Amino acid sequence: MSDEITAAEEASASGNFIDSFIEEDIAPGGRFEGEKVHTRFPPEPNGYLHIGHAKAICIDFGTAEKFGGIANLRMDDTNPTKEDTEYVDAIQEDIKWLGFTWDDRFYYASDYFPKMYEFAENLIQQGLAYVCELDPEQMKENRGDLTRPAVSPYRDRPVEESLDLFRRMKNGEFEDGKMTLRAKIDLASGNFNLRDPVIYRINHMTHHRTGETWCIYPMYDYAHPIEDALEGITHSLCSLEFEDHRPLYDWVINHINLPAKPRQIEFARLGINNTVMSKRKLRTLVENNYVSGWDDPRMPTLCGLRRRGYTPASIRNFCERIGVAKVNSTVEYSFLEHCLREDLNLNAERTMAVLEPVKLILTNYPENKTEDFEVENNPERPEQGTRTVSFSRELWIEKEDFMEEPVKGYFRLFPGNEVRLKTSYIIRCTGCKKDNNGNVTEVYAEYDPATRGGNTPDGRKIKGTIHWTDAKTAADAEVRLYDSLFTVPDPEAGDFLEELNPDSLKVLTGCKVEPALVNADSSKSFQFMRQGYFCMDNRDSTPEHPVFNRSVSLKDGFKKK
RNA sequence: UGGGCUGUAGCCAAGGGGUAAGGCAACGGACUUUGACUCCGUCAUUCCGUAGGUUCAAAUCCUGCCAGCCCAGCCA
Repeated sequence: MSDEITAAEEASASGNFIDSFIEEDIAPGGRFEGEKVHTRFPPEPNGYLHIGHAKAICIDFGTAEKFGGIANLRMDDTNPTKEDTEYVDAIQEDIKWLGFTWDDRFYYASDYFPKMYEFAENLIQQGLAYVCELDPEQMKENRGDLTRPAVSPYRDRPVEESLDLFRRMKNGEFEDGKMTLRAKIDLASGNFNLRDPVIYRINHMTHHRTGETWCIYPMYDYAHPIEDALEGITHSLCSLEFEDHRPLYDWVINHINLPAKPRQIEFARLGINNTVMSKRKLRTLVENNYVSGWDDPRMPTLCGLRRRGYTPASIRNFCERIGVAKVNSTVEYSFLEHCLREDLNLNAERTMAVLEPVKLILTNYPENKTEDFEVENNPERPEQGTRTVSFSRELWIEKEDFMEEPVKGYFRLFPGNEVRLKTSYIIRCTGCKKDNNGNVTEVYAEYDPATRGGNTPDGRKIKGTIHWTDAKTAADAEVRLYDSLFTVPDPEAGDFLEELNPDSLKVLTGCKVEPALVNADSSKSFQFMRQGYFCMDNRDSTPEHPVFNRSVSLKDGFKKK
């Protein structure tokens, strides 16, 4: 009892409108007084889940959790023309990855086909549905318009005739498109969804689960409320474009004898700037090989983000913090990145790494000497332990950590300047060597033996600390870099297909991917972080062939004063 | 032109009659063995889409207007 009060209080504290509705519903005198909150996430298995779905998942599962209720996972597979088991598996994997569980409450809309059929016959018998013989073109012509009502010459067909026709539809006596079952509601409604909507269509096709058993399939508007009700859903949360469908949802609930009367509540779907979120467009990218697959790191799919280095926690936190409302909103991509950084900063193991190497030679360090240093894996979390890195006369450092002629405000390596090699020594730059083209090939410096461990016993201040790897022991690894590009035009603008070319791909997905070579101080860790870079775990990684991603979301370089 | 929904800062977003939370971004500064992180400060001097009205008092209530989004699939 006290738990329920706490749940309600928490909900009200977090304060989104869905929570408020549910609170009213479960409160004394409410529509679902005393009932356990029960939600569902009902994807159609026709594509991979993307960050937009993550919002819905967090709302569906999160809301149930908040109220001490439960959530189902249901494949909304009522249209065999687009669906495939590949997606069924991927969807489950991605939701699990996000950290949500549905226990044994995993369902398919197709499991309810027999019941839906019975209910449909019942509707016909009640005089609430009829078989219509308008073909798609005629149906369109007879749809009416904003001010004119729709018409159907078959509307007043006798019940027995509709029943007979409907049964023959089911038995496969008619071709696709020949006839439909329509709900008899209101041909003059200002809401087109109520103009005698089609609730069953003929489709001679192999369904990924029911095979050839059916050749008629229920439409979403008819099927969804039934699915929800049969599962005992209390709150059917969906996106804003279904607001117009709610009257139909309620119509179905009210005219069929169902075990529950779920309430549909709509919320705004997620938009992120410079990010393609349309399933259709993402599919186009995949099918035409513009990307390597649904899990290409440039894709905003959950599996793509996973390869880009996003953590489940960061995505869940993002969804939590963007809030839930009914305004169409476009969240800035930088906010997603912020949520990632926050998580990574706290939890990621660091590894020093050099992406674009230049050799550093410590001219006063013995030729054959090698020292070991213990480095913390995560300064924020000492309990994550340390690793050993070797150090010797020749090291790799980042090209951009040296400037022969420093610009104003630069405080890393330049002739005469002191810099700390993280955890090892303070060094002073003495010069460099260049090739015929003027490119720096070697940087020279002298180390200060008194500063072992990077300490400054004399208390002198060292402004710059740079990463390095031992040239003798550093492990090479292939890296994929991705850069977020925000100076690009709106990817949604213009003709999508026309704009599609390899060069514009970065525009479409907000980032580009480039291969690069990295040498890191540790081959066991696939996560490292340094100034300006986030390099993270990647599914493609193997100990022999690690792959990192770099995010440029941190402030790169330095600020000029 | 019919129906549905929405307008609070550059971007999200609380607040539902009593004098505009928070986060992101941005900009200052401190600190720092990652130019990161962290910390401090500045960011709607009652233009909360707009015009009126009610009220001692309105972002909150009322009316009109304006703007944006969704709907005429046998998609979901």
